Amino acid sequence: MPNRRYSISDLASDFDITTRTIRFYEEKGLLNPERKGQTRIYSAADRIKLKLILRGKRLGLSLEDSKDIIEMYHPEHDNSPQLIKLIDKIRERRRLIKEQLRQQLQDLNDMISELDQAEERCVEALNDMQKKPSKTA
Amino acid sequence: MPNRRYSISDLASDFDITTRTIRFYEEKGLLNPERKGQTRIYSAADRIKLKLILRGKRLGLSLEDSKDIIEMYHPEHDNSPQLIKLIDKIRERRRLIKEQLRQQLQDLNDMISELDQAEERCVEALNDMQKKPSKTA
DNA sequence: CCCACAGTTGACGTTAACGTAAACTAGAAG
DNA sequence: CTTCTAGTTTACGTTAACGTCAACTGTGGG
Repeated sequence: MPNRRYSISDLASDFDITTRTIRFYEEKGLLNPERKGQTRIYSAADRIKLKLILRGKRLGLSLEDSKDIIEMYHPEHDNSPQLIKLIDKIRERRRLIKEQLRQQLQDLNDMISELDQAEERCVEALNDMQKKPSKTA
Repeated sequence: MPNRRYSISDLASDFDITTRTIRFYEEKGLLNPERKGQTRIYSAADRIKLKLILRGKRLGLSLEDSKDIIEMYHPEHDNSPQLIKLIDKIRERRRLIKEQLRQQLQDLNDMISELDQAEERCVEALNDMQKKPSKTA
């Protein structure tokens, strides 16, 4: 059932963040939960938005970026010029993400292979020390 | 020739950062260039360290993390307990990086496929509008 | 000598993304 | 009723990673 409701602390514990963080995202315009009185009530859609935000964070996106992306998922623009602009934004965003992916993949592989080499040097140094006893021996 | 020397502005322009940034890294203990008088002189090794720092940044590492990693590349520890600890640190770091790689790959692929879907929805909406003329027409 | 230019230190400013604390309210439990 | 538990708003604090600015030094050119 996709019409489930969540309290703020439900979401907080689900995603292992604090309620302060969730309110902060709202303050920045990334979330707009319903209110029952003054208490926030979150929908399944809100939950997904939060997921998008956190994923964006892992990828190094700013909250502004995530806000942009979230807005791409529910086009309230029912006229074609807006839609065309949105499509362009989506394509541009995808381009950025792909480029970032390429760069990060290379960086990560480089770093791993350099760590491999560093380890190897250490192991060799260790072997050398065991053959030739140290001067303190 | 690996014994080239660089001025601070050489490196700054090479890596497209400011001299302030380079001095800041030194302040944080990530770099220790020679001095001629009070002027900083950078070696090829310093250049590589800087490269490591900037790559770390792209991967979302903190300067502290990068400092750690840099220290893995020149073990001044010539006794085996230190070396063994260092090897452990290297392996742990590699584990972290690999996990990060896995997560980022998944995040990026998810995000790209969702952007694809969002684009598709937009295009469909656009087509619908062209078939049925809008109410303002 | 004067100037421009590259370099230096030191101090304060800035931004993002929250943390922390205070002071309050509303509802359930004993 | 009191107490506890979530929730709320408002406001100030914090950290990382630099930016900006001021005041100074050293060096080569004309």
